[in-house]
Amino acid sequence: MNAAGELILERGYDGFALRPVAERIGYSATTIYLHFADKDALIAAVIDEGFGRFLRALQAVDTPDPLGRIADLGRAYVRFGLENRVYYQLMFMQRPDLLNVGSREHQRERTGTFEILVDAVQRALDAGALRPDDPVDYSRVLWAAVHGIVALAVKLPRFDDTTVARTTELMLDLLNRGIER
Amino acid sequence: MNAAGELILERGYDGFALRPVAERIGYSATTIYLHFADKDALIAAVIDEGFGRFLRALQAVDTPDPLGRIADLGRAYVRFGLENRVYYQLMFMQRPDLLNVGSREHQRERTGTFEILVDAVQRALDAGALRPDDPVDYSRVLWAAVHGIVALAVKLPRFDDTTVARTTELMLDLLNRGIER
DNA sequence: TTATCTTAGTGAACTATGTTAACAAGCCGA
DNA sequence: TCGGCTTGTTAACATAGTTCACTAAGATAA
Repeated sequence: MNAAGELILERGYDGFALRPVAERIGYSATTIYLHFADKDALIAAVIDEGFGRFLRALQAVDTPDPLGRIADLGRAYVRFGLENRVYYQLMFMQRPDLLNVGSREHQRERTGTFEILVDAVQRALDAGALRPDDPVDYSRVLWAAVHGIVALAVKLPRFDDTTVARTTELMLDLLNRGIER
Repeated sequence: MNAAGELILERGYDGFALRPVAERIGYSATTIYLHFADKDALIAAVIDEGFGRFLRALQAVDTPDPLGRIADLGRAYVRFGLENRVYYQLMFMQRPDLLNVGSREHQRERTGTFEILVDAVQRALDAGALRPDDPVDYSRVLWAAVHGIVALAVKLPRFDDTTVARTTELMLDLLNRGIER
């Protein structure tokens, strides 16, 4: 799985092949099939690892102020995407079709990340910081917003780090300003 | 190019191969290499066609009200992405690395789409509808916002049409409300 | 008219890929 | 000790992208 992640990073998802993985770990290509059903299963395992890290990255956000917490979750989301491009692309851009397989544990890890966001929005609602609205709707908007930034940054070189930072801050500022009561 | 677009739609980008393209148009596979340098060149040609359609879709927006025009551009963007999933994914998600090649004409078609958005924001600024800010920064935020929606909708089946519509409306409402002076 | 060049096309072949089949060696409980 | 499970292997197959050598038909120039 480590070698797979490395090789996807080095050669891109399209250029990723099993034989180089085997070569790097010093085994023959067919040995991979003793541990994973097929290429997709190996990628799915890498994705699961990514969701574990993603969940921990979001759980690390502990801003008390309700509105500030939403913004900090957005910042943590963008940071994770930029610092874990391989994981992020596999999880949300390249192979989200592999999201429906996996153990219950992994399923929960995945839904858990979105719930963190919805909870934060609900908390802000309860605190009277937001105009009343469906927290899930607003969470989807936030998700799409930060995903858009990461997705563009990961694919388009002209979205460099400072551009991403400026876009993120302006985006979160406008959204929070737009929903503030 | 038509057959290529069809086959990418039918079998997905990963399952897209040249021999079926040749078979569909009644030629041998090698004939494709008489007209395109390689597989990427064929895909690049499809992408150029997509940008032409994309530009025309945005040019068709003629809302006079400055703030309304920005929102309608966002709606047109999302609509184009959903109605042209193959083009959209190739252009912005799968192979944006093929964006730097092509004729001057095609280059201009691509930059032109973003300029339409920047112009609309500048117009709203001039009309005094926005808080003063860099129009390019705000345009990037808008772009990332609608791209995020389309990117999630195209990849995740749970983002159905009504969810997309609600998310789009809430997103545009919050962003415009956030920047309104 | 004839010789040559260009254009449009073909099938065979090479390499790389995902994947399966058949087989071998070591470990481990009965 | 023996049979089965685990962990490997090599050989092989089908499908990819791509290159090569070749053919046939027009266009063109002498």
